[in-house]
Amino acid sequence: MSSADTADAAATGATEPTADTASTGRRARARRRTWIDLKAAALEEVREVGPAGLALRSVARRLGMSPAGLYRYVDSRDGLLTALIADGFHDLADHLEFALGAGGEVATDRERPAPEVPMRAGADADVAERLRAVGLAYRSWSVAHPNEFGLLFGDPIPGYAAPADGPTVEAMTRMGAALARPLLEAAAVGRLRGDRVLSDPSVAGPPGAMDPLLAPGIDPAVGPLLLLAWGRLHGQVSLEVFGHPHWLFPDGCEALFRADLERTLHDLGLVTP
Amino acid sequence: MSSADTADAAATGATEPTADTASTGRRARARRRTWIDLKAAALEEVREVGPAGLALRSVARRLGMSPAGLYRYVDSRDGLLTALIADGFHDLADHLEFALGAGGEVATDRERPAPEVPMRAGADADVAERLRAVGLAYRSWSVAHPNEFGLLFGDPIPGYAAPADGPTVEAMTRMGAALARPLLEAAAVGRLRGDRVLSDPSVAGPPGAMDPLLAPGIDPAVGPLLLLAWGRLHGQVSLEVFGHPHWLFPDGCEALFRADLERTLHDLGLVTP
DNA sequence: TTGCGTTGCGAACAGCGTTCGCGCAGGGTG
DNA sequence: CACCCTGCGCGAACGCTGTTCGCAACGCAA
Repeated sequence: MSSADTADAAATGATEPTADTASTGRRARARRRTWIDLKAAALEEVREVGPAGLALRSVARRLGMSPAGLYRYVDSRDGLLTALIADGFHDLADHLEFALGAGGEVATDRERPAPEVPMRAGADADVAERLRAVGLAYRSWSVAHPNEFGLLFGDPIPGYAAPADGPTVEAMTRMGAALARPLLEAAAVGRLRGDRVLSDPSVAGPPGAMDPLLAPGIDPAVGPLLLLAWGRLHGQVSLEVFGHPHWLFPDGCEALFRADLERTLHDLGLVTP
Repeated sequence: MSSADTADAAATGATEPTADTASTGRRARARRRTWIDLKAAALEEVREVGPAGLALRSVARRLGMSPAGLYRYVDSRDGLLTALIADGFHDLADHLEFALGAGGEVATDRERPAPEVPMRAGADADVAERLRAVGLAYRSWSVAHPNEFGLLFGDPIPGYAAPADGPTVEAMTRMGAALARPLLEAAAVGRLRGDRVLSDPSVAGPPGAMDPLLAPGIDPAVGPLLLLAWGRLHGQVSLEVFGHPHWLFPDGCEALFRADLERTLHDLGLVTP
């Protein structure tokens, strides 16, 4: 069954323990433990040398294992990167949800049951503050983890396309949902206005295109607005993290980011003047 | 002198012909020719497999050369990538300057003397159209050359920092200048307003920080505005090129980009209402 | 205890970037 | 014309990488 297991996990990029194996045995616990250690070591490596520099043999040395031994847990280097990408999106999603006020501590191990941040319908003025908070969290996580940011948003792995139902896009969807929540809340109470920024209504995407990602039955006009806001945040952060304006505009990155975020709040009708 | 030549060129990453060598000999012409062919082959490789997948041996096979032979022209793989980055920025700058109305055809070989687009002071209403044009050119070049976009703006080469006076930042400066020109023109005629987007004037960077990049004596307030506008363009393009919203918002990318660009024109005071 | 499935390892293969030393051929100088 | 010298290209080699294969040892259930 080992080969079939590996073939199944090829889509996810990591060989998880099979379901029929008792997940409670001492064996299974040890396997989970080394799988977590493996990802931790690989993440440390990525933090030090970047995604392109990750070497399986180096990870194996860190763990005191043989290079071949890693292949009991990983089906290829790209598979390991894929697992790290999924974890990275989950980590970013954790920070965004924490900033949204989910309360509690951010889970430090990656065995997460998706805390399901509740939707806040009331408190109109609060929605701007929530979008501010999630935007600033997006930036702070990114500048604090530049190599992971590059892993998530930099050059995609050549020739690799994430399976639509894989853990990568599931984790990215969770992050996108956290990013979108303030906008969805604002739209729910009718405070989101798209006419300022989308004068041409033809920009609206196909209705229901984003449904599976966020919530069913959302206003199809909120999708473009979300993408627009995300693009604005992401542009500033991307330029900053990859160091392009750093040699050109040393210390004003955060202030500039705040200013653009504030203007975006205005453009979306979430602040009064 | 060959070793000294290589050591000198280590900063630039490519072994250009020395100046004392007669640049007119048949030898020198052959060398320039193979150097151009080498970069063309490497660029083709980058277009196919991405920056991370570029292999010197594969480039050598393309040229019918030995892998070791390449080292007469290149001092390392990262050096070749650096040369390609510089060329990429020049190519992007060409497209931006062409969109700015420099007229004429875009030079196809990389032996360029920086055509020096003239500054247009008059024609107030024209400045919005020029910023529109350069923004759309930024996007069209990027989506047409996704792997080169990743080369220029994706994960930086691990452990590599471009020398401040190297050809890389010179080429990037040229691109930045083209991107900035409409804003500088608008500022010159007093049509650029920063109060809408920068309510807090403390965002202004250190005066003169961007002087060497653009033109001496520019208004220090235009720097943050330029970076803000660039960030907005770049965010949309980066998300689109790296495929993040593609599976989520299939065909509206260009329309959304235009809408955000239009709103940016409004935020900068370049369109009337 | 017996047997099976899982786990790790050593060895090996192909491919990579990079270095070294050699031979050859072109070009400037007597 | 003959000379030497410089630059060019190559073959071989080293150490590194990802990946595969077969074998030995171990946990666990029957």
